[in-house]
Amino acid sequence: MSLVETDSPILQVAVPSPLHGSFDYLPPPHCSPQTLSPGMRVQVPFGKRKAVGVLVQIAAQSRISTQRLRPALSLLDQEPLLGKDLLELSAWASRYYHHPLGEVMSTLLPVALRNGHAAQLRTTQRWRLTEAGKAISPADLKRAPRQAALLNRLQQSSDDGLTDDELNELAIPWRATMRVLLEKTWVESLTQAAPRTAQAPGFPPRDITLNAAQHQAFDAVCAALDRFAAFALDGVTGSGKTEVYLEIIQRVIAAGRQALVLVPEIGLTPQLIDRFHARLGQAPAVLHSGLNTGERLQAWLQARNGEAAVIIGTRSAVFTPLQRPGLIIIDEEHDLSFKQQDGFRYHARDVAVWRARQLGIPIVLGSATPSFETLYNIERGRYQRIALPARVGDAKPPRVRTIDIRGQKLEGNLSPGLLQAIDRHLNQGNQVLLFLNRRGFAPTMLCHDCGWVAQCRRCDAHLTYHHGQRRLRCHHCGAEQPLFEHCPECGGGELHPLGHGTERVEQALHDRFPQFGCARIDRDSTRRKGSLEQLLEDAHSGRHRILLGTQMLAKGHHLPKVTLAAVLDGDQGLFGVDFRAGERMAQLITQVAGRAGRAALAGEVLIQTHHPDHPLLRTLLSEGYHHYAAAAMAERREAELPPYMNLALLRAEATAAAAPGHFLDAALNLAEQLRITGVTLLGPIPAPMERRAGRYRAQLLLQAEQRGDLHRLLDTWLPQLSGLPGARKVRWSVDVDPMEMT
DNA sequence: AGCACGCCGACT
DNA sequence: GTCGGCGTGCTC
Repeated sequence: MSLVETDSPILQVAVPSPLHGSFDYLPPPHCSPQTLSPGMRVQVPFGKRKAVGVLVQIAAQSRISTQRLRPALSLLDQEPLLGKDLLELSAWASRYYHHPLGEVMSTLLPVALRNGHAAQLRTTQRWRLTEAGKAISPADLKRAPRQAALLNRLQQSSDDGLTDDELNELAIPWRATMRVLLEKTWVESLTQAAPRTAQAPGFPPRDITLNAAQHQAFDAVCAALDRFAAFALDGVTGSGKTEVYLEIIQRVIAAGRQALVLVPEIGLTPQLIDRFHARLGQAPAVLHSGLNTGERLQAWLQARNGEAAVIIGTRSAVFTPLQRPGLIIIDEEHDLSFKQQDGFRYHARDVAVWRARQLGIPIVLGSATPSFETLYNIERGRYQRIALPARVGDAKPPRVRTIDIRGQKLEGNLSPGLLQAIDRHLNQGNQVLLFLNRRGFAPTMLCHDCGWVAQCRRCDAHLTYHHGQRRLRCHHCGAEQPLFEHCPECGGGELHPLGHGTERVEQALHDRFPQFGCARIDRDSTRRKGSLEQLLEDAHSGRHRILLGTQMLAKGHHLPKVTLAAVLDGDQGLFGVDFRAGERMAQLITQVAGRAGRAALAGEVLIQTHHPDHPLLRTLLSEGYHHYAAAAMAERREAELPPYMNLALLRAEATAAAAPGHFLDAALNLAEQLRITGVTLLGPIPAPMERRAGRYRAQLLLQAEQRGDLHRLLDTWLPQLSGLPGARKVRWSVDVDPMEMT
């Protein structure tokens, strides 16, 4: 071991791997220690392979013996890619969610950077004539017709020269020729940063006037622009939340700062982006899963260097680097898509609140139907509630009623009362919106001769019949097969669809109201890119008068001609296995109600149910979401459930039926030996759907009144789990603050 | 996670 | 005799 090596600083590197903690390396060859700084990426040897890691710290010595240290392969950045704030945020998130630091950091980075791609903004190249080039006459180049043509084209262009794109329009192979001209120094090439999109047409917008409540909300947030403060902006649909956001953002931009806006997965529509663009006069940087790796990298870098004043994105955008952070907004804060459901199971809303506190900036959590967690934080004085009670303009709140469907004859899941209402609204020239949270034609196929039911071979679930493709599909594992001609059990010919999905209701609506177009909006009908936009466009134009869809229809789209909204399966939330089922149904119904009667037209909302007298449903309908929430939260407190309790879930799954239970039993025993007080362990129990995609699943629930107790247990317990007998026979994971018990 | 090593069953 | 099954161990 040479002196140089032992005197070297030690690089602590977070490497993407399921192992916790960081790994120590020697500096890469030919690297002066002064150039090293935390937040830079380094390529390192890791076992038998190479990995891209993030330098988290530079230490004087290692906890590992010097012989075992290996030098890093290379430094990938000249300056830190992750600033101090994001390094700190990763460290916190890794501890809080008990997820390996290397994997946390790797999720912070856009895929391109994760793979070692240079952190460089795309540039455009321009080709421009030099003075010498301008002096040449193309006519003198008879022996080189391609050079002549290209020179001619350049001489006709402006002094700025031409871009690659413009040259490509010539439809001739110009690159080789250009190289010759470059060598002759007749042309030069310039690179410059790709310009950001120009100012939107229609900017600046006409004067915006906020109503009194909006103004109050605006003032409240603006009074806190230079410090941390969390606001719950509680506004019913149509109360003008987005306008308040935009006003505040404009103020933030004017102060030279950036705003980060998070929206649910299906809320990030072109319309929303256009609205931001038109209103703020500049295109927001957009980050969502639909982008390719290059586009994502560009948006990320533009946020990082401050070029983008507004960043708008889905869940993972919460980790976007900000040069001059000024504000965070979470729209539809209650939405489930903010919680990552696999791998690094973070909740973007909670991460965002932590980040806002860290950065000393305000955060606005907007929702017409706040999550119980947010209501609890308001109750405890952690969040300041600002309410937007009224709908803007003349819009009136809709009438909400239940339709008792007990003993009723249903036509395609539609009761006579609902059919009458639909008929009435359509004949008044209006539109109707129908919700059914079940896609496909029928959730069950039954043999009328022998009672056989089509089941998924890999899940404890029925196959759903999809009439469009005449196939049976499993909604849990994705398996599919053609529809059987005959019952495979008895050979009979009588396979009957049982129950109703959106496809079947669509058919019933078509039969019943053939003169009115019906658009079905669910994951199946919107799979193709742009098809959702097309369907909504057709709804806007009035070509479709009936809109039928799953809950993806419930959000955000302005449809002023809708006067009737109906929930076809209002019972779903009343008896769900998940303790949050009721909260979610109340949110859905409230959102749906917000979809009816947005303009001057009076709205009507109908809920089909077998339990019109259910106390929670009655509270919701007669007194509104907040009274419902108060009652349901009292039940949560009684039952020792969130938000009054802190939960963590240890999940295990395996192809062998008994393995998950055995592992979780061992884990339970271990936890009991640790004798950490304040945490109750419940289980292990099989998951609600025990077998899924060929794997048996079980879970162990941890419940603690004090978050600290829960984390104290997890801190000592989790690192020991992989050594447990049976640990290698299962796939296991922890979920801190689980949102779904499945 | 990936990737190696190592020790027992059916095969060109 | 080998090819390859997955149990076990390790990654600075």
